[in-house]
Amino acid sequence: MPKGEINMAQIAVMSVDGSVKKIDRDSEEGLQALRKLASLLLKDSLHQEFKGIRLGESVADEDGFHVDSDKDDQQVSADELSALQDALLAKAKDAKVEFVEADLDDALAEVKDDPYSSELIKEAAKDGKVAMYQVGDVKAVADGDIMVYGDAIKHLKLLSVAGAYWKGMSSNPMLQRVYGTVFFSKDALDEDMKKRQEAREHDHRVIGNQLDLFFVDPKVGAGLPYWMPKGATIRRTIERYIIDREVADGYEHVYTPVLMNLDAYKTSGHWEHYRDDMFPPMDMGDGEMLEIRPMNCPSHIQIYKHHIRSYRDLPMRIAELGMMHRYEKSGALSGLQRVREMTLNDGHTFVAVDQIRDEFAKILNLIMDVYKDFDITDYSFRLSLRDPKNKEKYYGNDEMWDESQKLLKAAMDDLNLDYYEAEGEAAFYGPKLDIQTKTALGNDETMSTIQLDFMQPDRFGLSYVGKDGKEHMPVMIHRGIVGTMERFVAYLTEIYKGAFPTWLAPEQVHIIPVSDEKHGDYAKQLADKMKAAQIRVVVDDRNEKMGYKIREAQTQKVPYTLVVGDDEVKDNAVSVRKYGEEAQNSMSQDAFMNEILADIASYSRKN
RNA sequence: GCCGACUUAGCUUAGCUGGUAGAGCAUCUGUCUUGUAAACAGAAGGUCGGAGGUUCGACUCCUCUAGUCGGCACCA
Repeated sequence: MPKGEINMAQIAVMSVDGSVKKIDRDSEEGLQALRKLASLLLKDSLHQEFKGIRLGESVADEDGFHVDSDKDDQQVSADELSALQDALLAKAKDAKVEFVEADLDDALAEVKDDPYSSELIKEAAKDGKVAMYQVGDVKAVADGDIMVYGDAIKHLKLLSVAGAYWKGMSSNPMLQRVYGTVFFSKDALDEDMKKRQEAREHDHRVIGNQLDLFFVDPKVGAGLPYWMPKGATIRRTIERYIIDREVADGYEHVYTPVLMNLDAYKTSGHWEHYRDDMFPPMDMGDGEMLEIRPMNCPSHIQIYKHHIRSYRDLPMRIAELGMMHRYEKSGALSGLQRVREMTLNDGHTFVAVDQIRDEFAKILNLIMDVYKDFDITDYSFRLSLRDPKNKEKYYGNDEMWDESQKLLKAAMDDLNLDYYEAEGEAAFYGPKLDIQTKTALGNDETMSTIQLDFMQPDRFGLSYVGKDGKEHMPVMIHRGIVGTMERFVAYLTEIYKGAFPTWLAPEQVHIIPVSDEKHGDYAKQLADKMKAAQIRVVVDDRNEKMGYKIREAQTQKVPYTLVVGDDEVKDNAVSVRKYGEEAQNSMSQDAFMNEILADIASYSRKN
């Protein structure tokens, strides 16, 4: 039995005060302590393999662990990972963590050529002392529990190197980050590797290519996606759905120009606070400056302002599938997830202050209903607040922010929903509730959002006539339900792994005549009947073997494949094969029509 | 934007230390006329991301540039 394990089920773990306790190996804490030790062993290995290397943070998190480092001559390269991994595993066998309570001056003297370690030590020091874990030749600030013995580290893999800013600030130098993962058992490691592989198979960029949904061609512009017919069909289906939903919910859908006089964006505050993300204005040569819009709010404000509004008009809900352009940094672009041209399922509700809570709840209800229709279940609520240390990034005064943030929290508490707060994530004009989802590769992204805005109504001088006959200022609630069409389709592609539910599938039915000559007419008549019922159907009458066509229907993830031959023609029937199933089911045409129409009508719901 | 890796036919890709490119799928043309995951044969398709440079000679080495990917930063 390895000495690191008290018994098979427990490990010794040291805490930041140097005390040692036994905890369950198969607990979250156990895994965390394992990763923490792995990160320090990696530090020690880097220190050994690369003379004069400076060491940044070593972090254990839910994905594994990573260590930042910096070296003058050459960077740690991906080719060196396996050597580094061997060194680490060799060290692990006899590794034992020692607790050191060092004098600050002594600790600093030891790392005098390493500004990163020095800074970490200084930050952690208390009363001239600093608590550290020593692993091999490396001492690191004690932060979090750590497994004491290294002999349990056998199933470890260094995964990749990447750049990362020191302290996460882009104004700081960039260090090299080595990522790794480690588990107590080979099975767990294998499973983790499989999960990472599986995640890549869900990637919308891979599937988008396989299913011919969209493309981005650098020759015609990075971040400017082209929607192929199949992708366009998915998008159009969602657009029709969401417009109908919103109209039913009291929204008035509009169309507004993608170009607008730059002055409007000066008034809105975008020019001041959002310019870096905007395309440069077009100088028309006669004094007019046009801007391609990065957001739709100023456009909808024009709709509001076009008439005198009364309290009777409120809440006034303006919505649009608004195309916008943002100059995203080249390194941020990614398939349909981050693009430079996007169409937002945008909406702006103009309300009186006392209507905020009800409207907020109404919007959130709409979002939750829509999520059910799309079977979106994995999300979290993020209350995005102003960064109190960085107020110049935002428009407005403390009072407005305090009030709107308080209102938003109260609205969330009313609804009794779990949420977490994130400072610095607010829009420049106000706080927001973001609904966060994860991409296939595990990156966090905002899907839906509800934002409070006291600023733009003020800056644009919006008003309505109250019961008292006097002018009042409305509040704007910005909201996106399915977010941008680009990101939403990317997300759905990933969660469905390209196997779109029937209502969204670009091709819902493939009809395969056994012999085109003998059964082609029957197939085409059947297809016409389905088309008349708005079903998206393709008769595969190419000169190919049946098996070939079946295979293609499966690889293209078509929900229903119908084979029609002598038997079917005789009985006015179809042989039905569903995507992902091998079983075939023979039924009458009418029975099939009923089945597929019911399927389509149920959206993606799993009832 | 930053760090690193990568970029060969529509797609997926082979091409060791320099001697001007091969394959599978898709496409087209024939033959075959098909009962639940790939019929057979032939043809066509590449200025090896772009621009410079080194060299007798560059897909291969160097520089610059664009894009993609993994991260970071930023964000719907």
